[in-house]
Amino acid sequence: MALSPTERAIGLMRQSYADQVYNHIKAMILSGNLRQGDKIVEDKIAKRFGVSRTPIREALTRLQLYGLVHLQPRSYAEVVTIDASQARDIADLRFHLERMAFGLLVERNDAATIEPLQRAAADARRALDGGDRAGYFEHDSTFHIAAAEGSGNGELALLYRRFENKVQLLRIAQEVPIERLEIYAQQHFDLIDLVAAGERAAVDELLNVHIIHDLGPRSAVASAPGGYRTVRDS
Amino acid sequence: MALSPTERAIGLMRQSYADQVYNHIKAMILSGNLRQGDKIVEDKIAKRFGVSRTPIREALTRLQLYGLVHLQPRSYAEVVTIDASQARDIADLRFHLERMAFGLLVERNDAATIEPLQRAAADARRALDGGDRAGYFEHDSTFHIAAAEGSGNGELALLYRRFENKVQLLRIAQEVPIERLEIYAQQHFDLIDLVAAGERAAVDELLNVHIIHDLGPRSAVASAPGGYRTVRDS
DNA sequence: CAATGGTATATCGCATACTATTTTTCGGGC
DNA sequence: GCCCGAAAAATAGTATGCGATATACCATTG
Repeated sequence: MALSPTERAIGLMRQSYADQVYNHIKAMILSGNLRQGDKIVEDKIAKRFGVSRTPIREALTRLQLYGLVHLQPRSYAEVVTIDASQARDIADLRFHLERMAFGLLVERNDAATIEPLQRAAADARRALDGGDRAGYFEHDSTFHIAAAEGSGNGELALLYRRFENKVQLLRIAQEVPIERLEIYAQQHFDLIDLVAAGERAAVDELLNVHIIHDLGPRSAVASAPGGYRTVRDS
Repeated sequence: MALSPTERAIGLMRQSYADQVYNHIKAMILSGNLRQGDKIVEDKIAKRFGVSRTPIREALTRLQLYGLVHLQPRSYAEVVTIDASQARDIADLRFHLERMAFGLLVERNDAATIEPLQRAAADARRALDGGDRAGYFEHDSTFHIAAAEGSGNGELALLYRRFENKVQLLRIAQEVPIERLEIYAQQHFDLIDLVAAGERAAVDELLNVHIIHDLGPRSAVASAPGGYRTVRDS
């Protein structure tokens, strides 16, 4: 964790300790290395990283505000636990945020904007083919964040990037079977096609399927029987 | 700021210093006491409140994550400044979040859930009649937060409560003329009526008018000429 | 054996002090 | 008068220590 003399000399300390610790703990949580409900003790982490508790506390504060850890006053912190009801709420909220993002993408109708989505979708597919589950989740996340960023609404992008942490935590915890991930990977490409084709209603419909899936839909859009429409169908 | 010996003895320290400082600075910003771009120096605030920098830093970290202050590494912090483009983005995002909230309210169709909105709308009208501009903004905020909370989606409520800080900052900064506030105050009641009547499309339309107003609409819903429909019209 | 209370331990909240970086100030050269 | 650089001041980042509180453990009692 500590910087080498060379790094110090050149001035490579871009990130504060607090930043580095934040990123590290977040990665531990989002990789499943730290599980829901796991105890987090400031002093232990401080010793592990070789820094004092001060930057640790700042990192934990941020993680709390991003909804990844629960800070109990005067007691220890825990990785948040998300129950089934919250999971539905998160999926529902996510659907509405993404519908906004993809709606703006359709309006923009700009190939360059969609390019990052293309790349993420391809990366996700590759990871899945290679049996790299964690890698798939990473690129899945990237895909949807790219949509929010491509929307052109900076506030939406900001909000979504934060919110997405919780989504990623859920992805890890839910242990979705690999066959379902295959479906999701394909849906990413279908989404891109529908956006490019300007099929706004179909995009909404597919997004709903993609996001709400089997959580017990609360906000299903009206959908035709027999699955969602793809560009090929139209 | 410091607790009295009695409070200490009885153990009444509910809020940490960081909490208290957070609330106080937030109130200063949202009341216009601290303006956009104003410099915030940890040491000055610490001395002003009679506490050390440690809880101040924690409060500022939270304010940053809520989008109210901008923390420049190794330099001082500032109250965020929101330009016209960001303002449009915020309004647009807000519209989509509120559309989700009000949509769920319509689905629930529960009088008890709407009651807090009634109260907030009435309070806002009263404040306006009394010439209490700040009070109006406060109740306006309460109205929309009540909608998010009444949606039944806890995650939406959480997200919206945080996001709303920025909205409130905008309300203060924009110096909307009083006649326009009169219109907004009335629209709150109209929204409630439309929700109670289950007029979902009309709710969307009015929400768009209410939120996007004259910022230059990016996400206008299709609307009939001659203003929005109210319950009375139908 | 369960419930209660008390003590010990774990852990956090905050204050203080020090260090590193950035910003400002100010004097000299052009 | 203006630009540049160096010294000075301002400011945030981090370490450490103490005190306060919550948690866990154990004994005592009904």
